Amino acid sequence: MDRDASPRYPFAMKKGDHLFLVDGSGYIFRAYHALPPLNRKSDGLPTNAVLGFCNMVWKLMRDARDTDVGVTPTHFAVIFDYSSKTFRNDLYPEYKANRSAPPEDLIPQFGLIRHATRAFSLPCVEMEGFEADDLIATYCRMAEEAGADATIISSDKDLMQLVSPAVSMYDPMKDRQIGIPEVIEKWGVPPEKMIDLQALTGDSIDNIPGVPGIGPKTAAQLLEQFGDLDTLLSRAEEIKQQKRRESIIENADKARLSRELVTLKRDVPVKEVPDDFVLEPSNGAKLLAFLKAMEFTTLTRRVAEATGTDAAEIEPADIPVERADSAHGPDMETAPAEAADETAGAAPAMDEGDTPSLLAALRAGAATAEKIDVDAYHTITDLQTLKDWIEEAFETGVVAFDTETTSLDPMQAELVGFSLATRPGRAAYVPLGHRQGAGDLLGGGPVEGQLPVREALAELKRLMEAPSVLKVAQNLKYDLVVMSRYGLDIAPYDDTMLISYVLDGGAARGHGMDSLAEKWLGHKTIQFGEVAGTGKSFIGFENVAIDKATRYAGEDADVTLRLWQVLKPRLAAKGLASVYERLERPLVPVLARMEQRGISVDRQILSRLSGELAQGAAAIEEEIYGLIGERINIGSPRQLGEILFGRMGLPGGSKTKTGQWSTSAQLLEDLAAEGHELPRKIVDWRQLTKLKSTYTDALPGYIHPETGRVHTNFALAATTTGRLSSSDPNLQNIPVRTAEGRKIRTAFVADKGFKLVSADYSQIELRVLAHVADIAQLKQAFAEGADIHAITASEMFGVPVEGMPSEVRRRAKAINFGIIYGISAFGLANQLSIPREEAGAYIKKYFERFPGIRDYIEATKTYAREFGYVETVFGRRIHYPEIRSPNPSVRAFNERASINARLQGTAADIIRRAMIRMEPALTEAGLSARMLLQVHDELIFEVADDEVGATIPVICDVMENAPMPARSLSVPLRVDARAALNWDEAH
DNA sequence: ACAGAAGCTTA
DNA sequence: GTAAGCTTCTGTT
Repeated sequence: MDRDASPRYPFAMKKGDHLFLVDGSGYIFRAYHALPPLNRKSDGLPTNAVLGFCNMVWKLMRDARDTDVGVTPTHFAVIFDYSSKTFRNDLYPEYKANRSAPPEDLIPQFGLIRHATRAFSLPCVEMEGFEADDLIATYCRMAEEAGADATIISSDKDLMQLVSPAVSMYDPMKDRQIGIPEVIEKWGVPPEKMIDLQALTGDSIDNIPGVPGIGPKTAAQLLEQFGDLDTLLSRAEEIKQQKRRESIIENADKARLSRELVTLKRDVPVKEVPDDFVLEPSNGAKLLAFLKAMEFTTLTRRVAEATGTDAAEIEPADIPVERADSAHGPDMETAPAEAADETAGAAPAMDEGDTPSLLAALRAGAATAEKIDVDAYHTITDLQTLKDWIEEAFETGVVAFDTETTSLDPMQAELVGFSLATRPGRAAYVPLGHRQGAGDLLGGGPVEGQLPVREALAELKRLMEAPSVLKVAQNLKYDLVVMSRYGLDIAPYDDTMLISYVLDGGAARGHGMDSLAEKWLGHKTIQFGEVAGTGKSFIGFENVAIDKATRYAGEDADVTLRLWQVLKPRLAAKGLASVYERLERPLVPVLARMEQRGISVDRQILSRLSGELAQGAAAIEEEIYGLIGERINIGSPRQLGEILFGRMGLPGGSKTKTGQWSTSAQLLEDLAAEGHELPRKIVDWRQLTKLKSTYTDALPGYIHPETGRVHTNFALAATTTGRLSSSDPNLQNIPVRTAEGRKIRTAFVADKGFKLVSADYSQIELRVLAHVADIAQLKQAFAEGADIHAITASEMFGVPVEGMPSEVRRRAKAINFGIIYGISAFGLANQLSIPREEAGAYIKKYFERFPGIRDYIEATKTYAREFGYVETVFGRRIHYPEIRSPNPSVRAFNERASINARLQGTAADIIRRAMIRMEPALTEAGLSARMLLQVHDELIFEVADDEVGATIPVICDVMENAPMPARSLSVPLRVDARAALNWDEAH
């Protein structure tokens, strides 16, 4: 960087200038430990280090204007560590290796302090691969070369080597200046010999070896005698004391390595130069907005007084503690307060965003401070050791755990072992059901030396149910179902998968442990397949060797605990704690119970249906073969397309994106409408074979051998919008639209003496739309219980609701649904089979009648573009990292999705709230109804015959009032509920 | 044995 | 036009 060639800056640093360099990272730790714990009142966000930092900077800046102090900064910067990995780790892998993770309540403060720095209009400087100390050393050199002075705001002895006539240090906590005399007084050597002194003494905190037996006093004395380290090492034989002499000769290499480690790098290729640090006039409003957001009342008042600002008039800043992880596309999560920063010109260096620095700060602490070593985990095979570990968990108050089983299906899984982690790197596996000799016919016997399951579980139960110990798991619902079958409950708990889901819904591809470990810890986990095999080579976890299982299971617990340390504080920091605590965490046991209960499915009905479908399909098949003259595979779209559009030459053929003939139902329907016989038969055949293969044939295979019921799996963190999903089997897509399909629902039955009750929200997403977009006509229509589609049609086409043609209403209905899906002329045209121009005209007309909806759509798009996410009424965030894509179709897709997400997501939040409230409400009412299924806007219960009458009003009441008391919708919610012997009739 | 495409089911 | 999961076919490993 040749800034000497021609001065690019009007404020080039010159003689008489004074550069202040704050050791930000050092200060964070000192302030944290020096100050009592402090939490933001509104949400418990820990802020003690932030307050200490703000007080310190404020004092420095105020003193800067106070000429009495004599030292007036003209340039000012705050320097941070970028990550724990630096060039020193290449030199010496153990460097700082024994640093433990920062305390949990310090972690969110790393990011906040960077925000604080910017609120003070000060530059934040950091650089990958270098410590803050190296940057400080480099800037001190630059200042000295420019003839300026520098003051380092720190008391770290590692920085004392920089002290010179032009450079001094200042300890803000003790209000003490450190110059050359102070260094000599404290260490007995002048600053330039500090490097040699540290090389001899080492540093246990940073894991710098030094020479054993040499402390600061001895080192100073030796340096006094020999002058410098090299001379000392070359003439070590002259040392009189035998032990000292031997130690120095023996450890000369260690001393030289230590010297390399402690020598600060004064030529870091920095991006910013001191000229960039010219002290700007402070921006009182921006600073106050930050202080108010932190709820620092005293400091806010002081700053307001000093700057002559009325604090009451300033809105607290929206502090995103960090930005979205934006590997793809531009950085999004930039709140207004931050965006203003850019124009304030506070930190020219920060235009690359603070994401990496923040992630790094987090990783630096909790995650990579102690490396993940899968060989370090313990295997517990005796009761006393297990008791010791459990005791340890009681002491720490937090334990991560994971179960290892024989199956992915928690209702079938048998426990094989479990693992615990009490702190990062400290994990143990307790094998219980490992077997050996799987190859022989008997399936092998148990491995010797494992704890008896009963004894181990009795101990574990004590821990799992202890109110004083927080249990942390990844996808806790699985473990909850398994453990429940062994008689264990788990509470209280946290779930790292759900925390990630709340933090990064839409931004991350998945919330599985493997991807979370990679993302947050930079660690590649052992794959399950590597341990237990895949496909044909799958052996089941019970047949995995115990040492291998220990590495795998121990890692699971260790990683889970570390993830929790990294992720949990971020919830409060981003204002998402209540989403997690109210919409996610409490739903886990509710869903676990629903899954465990399962639903009765009548085998006979399915079997009979299957036969009927087979007959029907076979008959159609013959007709098809007759029409085309050969026996092709009708299930092959490729062969079908070849026949239809190739050989038979039917019109209207279109190609899919892979260049194949499209044989979609829509297209075949159109052909059938033109009078072609074959397409109709293909559509009919497909319907029958679909029903048979997906439902009547597959469902009986899911009937549990012991319970005789079907237990679906509800996924809490699978969708972007907050909806649940159901799988194995999916009970959220059981047919309902056709009469044939509905027969399958008759196989879902209540037990003898019970009824199935289905309760579903009427038009919930349209009601949410009416509320959030605040549309008077729609709100009124819902308040009056009117037909919403008819009202829409009436408004649009000027047709009275009375005697309205069904086609008119149908079109209005399609438009209403279109709005929810983020309408496009293309989509509406497809849905209604009308030209795109006509669809466009409808949409135009609709927006003329409901301008509020157009405004709502535009506002949502603008918001999503600005922040990269949208929020539901209950505060759930759904990220759209690609919404600013330069590709118009990608962008349009993200816009539609974000419009839909607010509505679908809010509806999902509402039914989640209802589900969480439901069981206590039923219990309070003395009712025994059991919730079995959720299908997005519908809940299905099994209710004793004699309780049906009393239960339905309770269910409806809970569902209709689910938004309360958190939110009150300006539109009433309506629920329809019915009881019957099977799902078809109840629906 | 696995992955992607096509197609179909639901809200 | 939104959000999911499952089955079959097809081609690749």
